[in-house]
Amino acid sequence: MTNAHDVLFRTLSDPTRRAIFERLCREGEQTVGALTAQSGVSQPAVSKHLGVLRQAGLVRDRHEGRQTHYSAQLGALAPLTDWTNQMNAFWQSRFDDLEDLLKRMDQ
Amino acid sequence: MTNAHDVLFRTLSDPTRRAIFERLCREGEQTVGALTAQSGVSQPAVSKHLGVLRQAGLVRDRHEGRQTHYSAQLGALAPLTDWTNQMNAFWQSRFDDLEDLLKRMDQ
DNA sequence: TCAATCAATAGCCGCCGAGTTATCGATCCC
DNA sequence: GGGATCGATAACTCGGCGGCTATTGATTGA
Repeated sequence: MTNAHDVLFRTLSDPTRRAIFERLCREGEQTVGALTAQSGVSQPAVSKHLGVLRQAGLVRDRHEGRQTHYSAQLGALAPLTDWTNQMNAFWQSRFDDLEDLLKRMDQ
Repeated sequence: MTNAHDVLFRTLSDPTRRAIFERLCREGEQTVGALTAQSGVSQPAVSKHLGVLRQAGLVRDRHEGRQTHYSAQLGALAPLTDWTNQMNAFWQSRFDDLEDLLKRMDQ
């Protein structure tokens, strides 16, 4: 049961790959060449990372002649925020419970 | 430059480990034995995962006789929400720029 | 037409991490 | 004290993943 959380966490866990995604968020659409120039790794490595990001739905590609432009798809982060909200909700629900409230007073 | 995001994403990227953390969020404090019973992996594997979670600040341990009780530390998730908020902020900021550009083109 | 550029793919390698079994230290109970 | 239980550690295996170079395919432009 490999859900959306698995894919997102797994995809974003690599620093190089996450840096690429962050850059696309900051600066908008970028070509593979531009991304490679600042990534510190080879062009094939960047292409692989972009493939993983694309399969996770975090980026989309647009072909224009020889170049491929990639851009961030921020909506794909929704499951991530949902997950953290859910964890907080669990926490909150237990916190409302008197027994758990007392149990947590020593923290 | 291994920041808090690296640690969090890396720690939560493993499904087994994330399941342990989720369970601690849902059900509160649990012993290693209880966590092992439902994890599907061996006790040493669970202990290792708990060690990783502890080093990431996501759980704390409390010793009581032979048993060790673990509980979730939800505050440690803050860098994660910060990160997603930041990504959204970048995207929003670029969207505002585009809006300004279009607004100026109208005039 | 042909050289040059861009990005993707193939193929390979090395390492890290998640899993295992075995064991140890500590604690509980009889 | 001695056996049993709990959890951490040791030592090892193995698969996957991130990196590389080399190559291919496609497109550009001289």
